[in-house]
Amino acid sequence: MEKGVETREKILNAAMHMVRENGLDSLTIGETAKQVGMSKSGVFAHFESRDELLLNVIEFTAQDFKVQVFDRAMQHNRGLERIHALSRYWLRWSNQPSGGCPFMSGAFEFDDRPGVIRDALVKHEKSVHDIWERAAKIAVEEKEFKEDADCKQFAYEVFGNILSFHIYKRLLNDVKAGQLYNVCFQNIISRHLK
Amino acid sequence: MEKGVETREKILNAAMHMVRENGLDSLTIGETAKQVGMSKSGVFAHFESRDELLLNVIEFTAQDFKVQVFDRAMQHNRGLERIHALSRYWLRWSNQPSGGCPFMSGAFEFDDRPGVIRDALVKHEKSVHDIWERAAKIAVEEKEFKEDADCKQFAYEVFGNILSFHIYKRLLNDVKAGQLYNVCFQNIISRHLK
DNA sequence: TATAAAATAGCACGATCGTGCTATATTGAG
DNA sequence: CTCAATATAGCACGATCGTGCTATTTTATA
Repeated sequence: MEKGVETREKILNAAMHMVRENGLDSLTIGETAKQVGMSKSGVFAHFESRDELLLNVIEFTAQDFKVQVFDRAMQHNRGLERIHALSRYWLRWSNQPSGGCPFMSGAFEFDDRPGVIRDALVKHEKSVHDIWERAAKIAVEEKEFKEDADCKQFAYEVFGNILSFHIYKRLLNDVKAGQLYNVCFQNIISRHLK
Repeated sequence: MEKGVETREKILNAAMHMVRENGLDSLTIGETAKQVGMSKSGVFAHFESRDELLLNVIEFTAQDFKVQVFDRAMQHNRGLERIHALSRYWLRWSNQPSGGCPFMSGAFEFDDRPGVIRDALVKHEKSVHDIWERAAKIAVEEKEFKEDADCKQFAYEVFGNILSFHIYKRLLNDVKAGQLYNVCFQNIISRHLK
């Protein structure tokens, strides 16, 4: 019962990388097996269906996001400093050379397709929104943001900034993508400052 | 040679609707054939490959965008009025109940996958960016925007706003999505006003 | 209306998909 | 070391994929 969890981890890790490159939809049991060097049924035995595999990959990726982005940001001081940390870590995580953010592509792929995959994506996108909304609320408490700052609006706009950055950076290869992101980010923050 | 273009149109129209619902990647010759009630090879004969079909669907959709969004906005007065028209028409087009915007999902699906499909998407995303940048420049000429307004930054931020709106509206079903969009849009514009 | 041209269908191919079932190989507990 | 439990492989299944090739049907022209 130890070897099991180890290869399971190996499978999920490989699947995560594949999903980051080609999107959730393109994940295949056969191709995953090939990547980790096992048989199709060997991989299948760990997950009772393709959907279950996909769900586990999503969970696995979300955990990676938590460790790489959220947990690290939490080690920074409350308020503005943490907000900037979140921005840095998030940008780095969702823009790794090995592949983009599967939640972004997934969100657009599955927005019209009801089912367990969509539900899982909704859950995680909501949690990302909440992270930013809470970070803003803390900035209000710390009296760095205005008392009447609209924290939901803040989260919404930060989210849009990340999405736009992704398009300009990864699709359009715009060399100014980083600059566009920073200016936008600063604009959003400025509007909420005390 | 007349029947040909007619069914060709019928095929592309059906394919566009399918692509809007399930994303570019999920488009299949067989399923397309089923939708229009012909044989697989009947559909195939019109396009020499699946990629060619996909390319034509993209072009067809882009043309629809041009008619429904760009051309209509161009009938409005130069400057701010046209910018607001663009926003309205674009929002409506990319948020039809029948399905979302294939360029958005496609952009995230194909950002890491070199090839003709990606190239086509880059071309159209660039043209969308240009539409907004030019609209902003016109607003500068009309002396509604500041002389030193950063029109590229304007386009970048408007783009992010649309993307974020899509997630909040279509995926999260957030009832405040429209309001979040409007506030953000107004914020962006305000910063560029004279 | 006859006939060449164009459009569509039918069928076959190898590949891959998800998913069962059965057998073998590997592991960990006594 | 033994042996039950677990993990993995092998194989088969129907379905669907993209793509050829060959008929047949439909269209437009002379």
